[in-house]
Amino acid sequence: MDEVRRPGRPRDSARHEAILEAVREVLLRDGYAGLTMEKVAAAAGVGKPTVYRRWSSKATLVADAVLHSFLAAAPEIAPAGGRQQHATDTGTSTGTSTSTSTSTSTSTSTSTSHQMTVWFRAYATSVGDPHHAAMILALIAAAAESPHDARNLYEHHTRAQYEIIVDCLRSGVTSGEFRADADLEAVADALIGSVLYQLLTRTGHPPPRRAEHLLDVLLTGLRTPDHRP
Amino acid sequence: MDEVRRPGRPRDSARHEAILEAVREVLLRDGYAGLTMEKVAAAAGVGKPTVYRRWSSKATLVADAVLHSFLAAAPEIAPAGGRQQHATDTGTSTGTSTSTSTSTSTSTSTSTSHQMTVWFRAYATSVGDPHHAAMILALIAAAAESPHDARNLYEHHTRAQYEIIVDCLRSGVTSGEFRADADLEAVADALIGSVLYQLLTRTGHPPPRRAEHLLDVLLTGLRTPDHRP
Amino acid sequence: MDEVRRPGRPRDSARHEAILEAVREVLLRDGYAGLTMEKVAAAAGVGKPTVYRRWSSKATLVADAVLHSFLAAAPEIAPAGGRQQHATDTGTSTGTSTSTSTSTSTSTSTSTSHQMTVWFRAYATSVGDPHHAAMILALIAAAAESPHDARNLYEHHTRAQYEIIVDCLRSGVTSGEFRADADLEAVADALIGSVLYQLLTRTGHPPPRRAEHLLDVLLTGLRTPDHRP
Amino acid sequence: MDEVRRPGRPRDSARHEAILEAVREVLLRDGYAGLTMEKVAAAAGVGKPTVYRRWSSKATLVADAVLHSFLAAAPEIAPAGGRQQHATDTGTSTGTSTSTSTSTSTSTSTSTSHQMTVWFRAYATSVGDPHHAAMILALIAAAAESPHDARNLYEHHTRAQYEIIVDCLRSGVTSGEFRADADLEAVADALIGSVLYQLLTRTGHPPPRRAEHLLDVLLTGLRTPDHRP
DNA sequence: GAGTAACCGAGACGGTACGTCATGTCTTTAG
DNA sequence: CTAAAGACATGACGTACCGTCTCGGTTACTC
Repeated sequence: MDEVRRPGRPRDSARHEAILEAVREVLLRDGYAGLTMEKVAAAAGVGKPTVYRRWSSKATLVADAVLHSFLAAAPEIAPAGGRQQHATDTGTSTGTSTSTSTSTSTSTSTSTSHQMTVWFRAYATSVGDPHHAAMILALIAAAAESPHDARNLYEHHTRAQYEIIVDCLRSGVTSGEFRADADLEAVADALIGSVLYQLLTRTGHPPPRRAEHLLDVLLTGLRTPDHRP
Repeated sequence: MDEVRRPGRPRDSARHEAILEAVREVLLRDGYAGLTMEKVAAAAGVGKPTVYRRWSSKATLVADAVLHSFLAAAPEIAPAGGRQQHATDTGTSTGTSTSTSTSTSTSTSTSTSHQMTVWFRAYATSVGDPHHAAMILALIAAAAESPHDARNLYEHHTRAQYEIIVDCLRSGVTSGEFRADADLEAVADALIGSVLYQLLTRTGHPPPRRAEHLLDVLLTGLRTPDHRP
Repeated sequence: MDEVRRPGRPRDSARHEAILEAVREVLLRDGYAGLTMEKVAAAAGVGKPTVYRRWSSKATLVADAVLHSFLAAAPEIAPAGGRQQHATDTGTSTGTSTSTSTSTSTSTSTSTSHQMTVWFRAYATSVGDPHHAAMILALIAAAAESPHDARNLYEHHTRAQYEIIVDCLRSGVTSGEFRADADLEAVADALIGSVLYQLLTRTGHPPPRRAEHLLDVLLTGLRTPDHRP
Repeated sequence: MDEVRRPGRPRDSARHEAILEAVREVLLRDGYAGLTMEKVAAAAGVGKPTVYRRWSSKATLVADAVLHSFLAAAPEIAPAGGRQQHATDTGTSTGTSTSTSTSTSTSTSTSTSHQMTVWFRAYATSVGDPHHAAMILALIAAAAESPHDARNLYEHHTRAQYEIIVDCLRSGVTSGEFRADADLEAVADALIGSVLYQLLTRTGHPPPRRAEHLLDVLLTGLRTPDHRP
């Protein structure tokens, strides 16, 4: 907020984006192992110190590049609604959620499952895209290679999205659609982890409709008895 | 099958194990990123060519080392029974499996859920061990870094264990405990993926009892209506 | 001529001399065969790339090191006079150069022979010194090992000295002391070649006074009849 | 002479020549620096230990290979006559060597210079041949690289030829053609050294007729006054 | 508008590790 | 005991990157 004005020539923000773009370019071509700071600098038309001045390690650089592009585009495929709506939804969804639902309540009674389905399908599809797959694999590699560096970044950058998912699930609980005692974060971990695991072990050959099938089991397990089919 | 005797001095199998042991030693000390072929060779008391003669890349070497130690020890924590029993179980589990399933009942009606619970708790605990965590992170790093190399190894080496889990689940279907239409592999992916995702993002600070909570939801989602509590 | 300033950090000229000095040090200790780029880099307190950045091969490096030290010091033992004087000598030496050449005479009649004698004795003595012998053997090894590399360097660096010798002989021709039809370069080759051949085949055990004896025959063969004793 | 019959399988003498031939083949293709024991063994269709069993170092192996081929063929270009004749010549050549020469004496009075000329021209020509040049360069490289190894070999293998030349010159002294006080070995060194020096510095571009020109000066310098033109 | 301070590109620097090759020894099977 | 084959420990090869530094030069704030 205070943003101290330091003396001297300010950093050129155009370089910033050029470097991140170069990272994504190299990542697609050579993968995480094949990415070097020198290649990135060269591809960005920038000197090495300019890169190091802004990112102290390959892991943080890659994390930034991936999260600012892929995940910055990903919110669009976050569960419809998310945080903001959840507040308003709270009041409307009564415990019973039977037939006496208003025009909006009918939608909410099923909408959480539906929202999750829509979101997860989009998420899984997105991860299936080779470009995105390369980005996520890079992120995984960065995290796995240097757990210390990556812990911060991972949590720091992905927390927002993660919480959107959990909030979405929570709105299902509030509406009575889901069991109140369910561990929603466990479900979120399973959803994301499942996709990442498939990415690691079956890149390029994802089993069809696996995402829907998993959701089917999970949502059934989450639902309160009177919401089950 | 008859193992043709090739000319020349045969490879010293003692080196093989020495190298794999050295990999695990270095992995624990320095992590995947800090592991170099030179360190491994030195730690194993072996020349670099002896390493390269057997493993062409860091990824395959690490994968072998991890899978031959951790996962060779892991089968002990596979779901009790597994393949063999699944055949015998088939006959015993009648569709009825009435309501009289007490806590001590050895009946099949709860055994699959129970087996899964026992296994998954052991699995999650095992992954929580720092030694094992380091090994698995290395495996993930290897797979993420060079998808091509790792795909073969991953699938090749982990398929057996993976199928044991799926078989266990399938015996639950056969016994009528689980829904026949469930995608068991999706469930297996979610279980394993969930643990790996937590390992990546929360190493050292695993949320307590998350594993049980996930299983709770999944098993509930899997059960046939008359098996639900 | 104006030395274009190239971009980037300029090369540190101190490293240059440090490396050449290291080469000479290693050469004395281990000989040409025992000299490795790694030893040189280590002895110079320098990274290997810094060596390779300046010299692409062991042969060129050794040639530079030897020629910039030994031969840079050697001009002092070039035939007294050399190029510059040769022009002035021309006028002084009259064709007659009568019989009155005593031992102390500064006359031109004996000066060329004398100059050659003084130079060649010094040259042979210099080559007899173990330090110099090691340097020259290294130069020979470099030249013999990679004829292509060495041709350039050899010709490039030794041409100056070689021509001083030939010029000295030529002044003897001009003064009438030597036959006009003699192949002076053949004589220079024989003088140098003779010493090198002895170095190769009798290192450490040079036959005494061989240099004088050779010169005796060669100068006699060069002299015009009325200059012969 | 005694040739103790040792137990076990005797060495296959065919390998010996195969290895030497392989050395020459590799030497022509890759030069001395590019010759390795492994290449030689492979080219000879032989195991490395078989090579090491017979030659303990690259230098000795190369020396043997070169001297047993090139120099074994070279004696044919030794000065006609050589040792044997020198004994018979002794008696015939009287000190005066004036006009009172017999039918054979006229021939001997000039034949030494002639013999030397014929030999040296052949020698220089032979060294000009690329195959021979490569061999001799290899020999020089071996000698320069490891003076210790090479001293023995050089002296050991080339002494015979060297003495033939000196003997030839000595017969010129005996016949009165050459000065009695000349250092014949100095002359031999100059002849051989001159050729080697040119080989080192001007491979492929030998100055024409340099050999004759050198001999001209040397023989003139060697001749007794009444033999001079 | 002159300082000044941080930026920029380029690239040299001391290092570390790479993956390959050659060394000379040793071990195996075969003759 | 020799032979071919080839594994072995060792160590140098020449290259690629690392992360830091030093250049000449630029750009923007501050006096």
